[in-house]
Amino acid sequence: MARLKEFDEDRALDAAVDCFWARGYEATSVRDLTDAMGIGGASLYNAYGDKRALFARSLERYANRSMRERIARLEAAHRPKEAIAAFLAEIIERSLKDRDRKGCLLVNSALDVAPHDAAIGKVVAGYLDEIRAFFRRNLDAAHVANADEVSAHLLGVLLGIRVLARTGARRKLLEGVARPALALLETHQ
Amino acid sequence: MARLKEFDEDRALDAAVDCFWARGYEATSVRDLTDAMGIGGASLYNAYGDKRALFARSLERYANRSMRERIARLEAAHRPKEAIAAFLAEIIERSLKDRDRKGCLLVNSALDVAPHDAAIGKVVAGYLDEIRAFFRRNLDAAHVANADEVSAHLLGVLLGIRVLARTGARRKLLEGVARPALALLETHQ
DNA sequence: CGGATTCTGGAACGAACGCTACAAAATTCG
DNA sequence: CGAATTTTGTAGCGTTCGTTCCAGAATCCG
Repeated sequence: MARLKEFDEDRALDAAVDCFWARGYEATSVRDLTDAMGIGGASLYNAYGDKRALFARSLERYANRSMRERIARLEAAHRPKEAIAAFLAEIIERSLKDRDRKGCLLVNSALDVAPHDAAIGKVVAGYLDEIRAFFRRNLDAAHVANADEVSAHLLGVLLGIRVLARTGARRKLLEGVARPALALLETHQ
Repeated sequence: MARLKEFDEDRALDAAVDCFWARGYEATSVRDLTDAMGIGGASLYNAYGDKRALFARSLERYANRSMRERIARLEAAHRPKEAIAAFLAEIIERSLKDRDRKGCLLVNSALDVAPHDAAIGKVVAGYLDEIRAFFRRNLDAAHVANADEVSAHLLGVLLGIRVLARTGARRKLLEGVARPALALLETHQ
């Protein structure tokens, strides 16, 4: 063996997530990252490869800690229809509380880097499809009609809320976006 | 008077729009712009100010030529409900034909630059609200119930479609997002 | 302890960034 | 034709970019 790392890789990765989340991929410099992560440039390249690889790791960590955690938590605590409603409500609350309008790293990446990087684009599309699958699963369980289309619709509504939130939309607008979608949950087979 | 410009300002502006549209604000360099516009750097700074001012002009031109043109054209050619349906259908068709996934400059800017630039953020929010007003106007004319919320909902759905299109979504998904929203047009007062 | 291996800070790389300075070229007016 | 004014190409400004190199520090195995 040899010398041990002096920093916690996961903790540093969390700092990298915050950087990419707040500023986007292009606008985040390697120096921004090393400063926030509290490590030197050599350590960053030694531990993660390069900026792009670090971004891919950050994306994965964000998906695990934000999206998948939320899905698991809501699905465990609520019945199907309530889980969907709670998901949208939680996103709206977080968006309104989000003073610096970071939005969602997945959505930001979908517009920022996905179109210019096929590999990362596929990863992002896969994460978004996990959200759609969550909707689909719970729509089926609640015997909602047209679950296939409605799950796509709910994903679209979610993404729309995220975009509007980044332009500083108010609560009334965001809830207006969501409410007609929630009404669909009452259309049973 | 003095020496005349050797280039067409509007034509050059169209080239700038294409650059920002395809690559985003940060990822577009001044050299990318001068190359695409066919002018030297001095001419660019002389005619438009700086990169940010050129972006603001590009945004305005895009809004006039893409969004407002579409709204005026569809509103002139269709009855209210058909105008809304045609708007969504046209966005889906364009998104599917858009091989390099440029999406919509307004939506891209809403995530890319709006959160980091308050002035441009307000401009983008204003353009998005013009789209919502188009929905609202036509919902009212068609006596659709809950026009206020439904107009917000349609805007959200539109933005969601734009985001999904940038990750390479297929026709079935995009139409699935739109269809439940279109069904709302049949809920009369 | 000594050799092997890995991690770290600091300096520096070439390239690209947004932008400006400057002088030559082009135009209008007297 | 000049004087005045604006546009143009070129060159270069200082800064920052992502990345690499390297010597030294730290750790494990024998």
